[in-house]
Amino acid sequence: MHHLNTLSETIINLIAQIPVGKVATYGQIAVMAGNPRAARQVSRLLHSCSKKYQLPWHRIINSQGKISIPKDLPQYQEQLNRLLKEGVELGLNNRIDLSRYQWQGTDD
DNA sequence: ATGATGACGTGCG
DNA sequence: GCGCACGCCATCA
Repeated sequence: MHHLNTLSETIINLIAQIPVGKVATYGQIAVMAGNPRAARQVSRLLHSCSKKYQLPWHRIINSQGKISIPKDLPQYQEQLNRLLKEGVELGLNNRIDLSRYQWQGTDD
């Protein structure tokens, strides 16, 4: 841990709160953290802090409802498998139905 | 200091 | 619906 600014801490805390079987988008977390322009920081934090804080990184997808990792990378399958195991399914075009699976934040 | 990079987002054609 | 340009910004070379 060491010196995480409040934005990073907030982002990490939010990600950690996403319930099993729900997903959130990068931009959504950024907005909830109070900085709509921090979507890329959410991505960076997933890279750098997922292991350390045991974050449910697989529950973060892009605003299109898709897994952001290129399909030809093994990590794509890993994220997909983790989501499937939680009951999150892909619809047409490998898209996740946000109206059904998106974390609303009010309950957790 | 400068330029490139990226598990992003939005707008437009 | 898809691709592309552009905006954004911490991190890196």
